[in-house]
Amino acid sequence: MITRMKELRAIRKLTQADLAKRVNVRRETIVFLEKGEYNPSLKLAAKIAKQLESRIEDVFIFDEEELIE
Amino acid sequence: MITRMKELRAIRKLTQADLAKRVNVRRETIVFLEKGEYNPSLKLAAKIAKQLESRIEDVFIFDEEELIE
DNA sequence: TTATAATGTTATATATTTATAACATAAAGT
DNA sequence: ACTTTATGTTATAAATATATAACATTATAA
Repeated sequence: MITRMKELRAIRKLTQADLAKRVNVRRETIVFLEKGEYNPSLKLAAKIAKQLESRIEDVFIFDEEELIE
Repeated sequence: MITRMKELRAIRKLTQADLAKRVNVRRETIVFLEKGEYNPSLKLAAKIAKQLESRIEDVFIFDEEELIE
C-alpha cells in the first residue's frame, strides 16, 4: 500500500501534529502511516481522508495484487 | 458504523464461508464484521469491497459524527 | 548562527483485530 | 424426520495497530 497522505497534507498545509490532533491519534501514528508501515483501521482511514478532503481510495492506494489471494 | 456486507453478499450469492475464503480470513471474522462488532483494517475492507464489486464507502458506512470528535 | 518548529526514530505498553477451535441453532433439501 | 449447509456464539491465543515517552535530525525563521 502506498499513501498520498504526505502530499495531500502539504496541500492543505497541515503539519503531522495538526492532522494527528484532528483525527485523534498520536503524531507518531501519522509518521508510521505515511511511511506505509501499517495498515490503518478503516475508521482511522476514513477520518484521515475526511480531513484531507479526499476519498479513502485516493489517499491509500493498493496494488491490484495486494487485494487478491 | 453500519455495513451492507450481508445484503451485498446475498446479491452476489456468496456464503459467509465463500467470502471468507476469497478475502483470506476466517468465517467468524465475517460474522463479526457483519454484526458491526469491529472495525476492519483498511486492507481487509478493500478486499471485501472488491469481492462485493462495490466501493469501500458503499459497503461500510460511517455516520458523520463518528468521523468527528 | 541560534532558536524553534517539524519530522523522524526507537523501545515498550496497551488495545483491538484476527485466528483458532468447538459447539449451537437455523434453514433447506432429501 | 434426517442430513447437510449456512449462520451464529463463546472462549482463548496470536498478531498487529495505536499509545506513550524520550530523544534525534532536518528545515525554517529570527
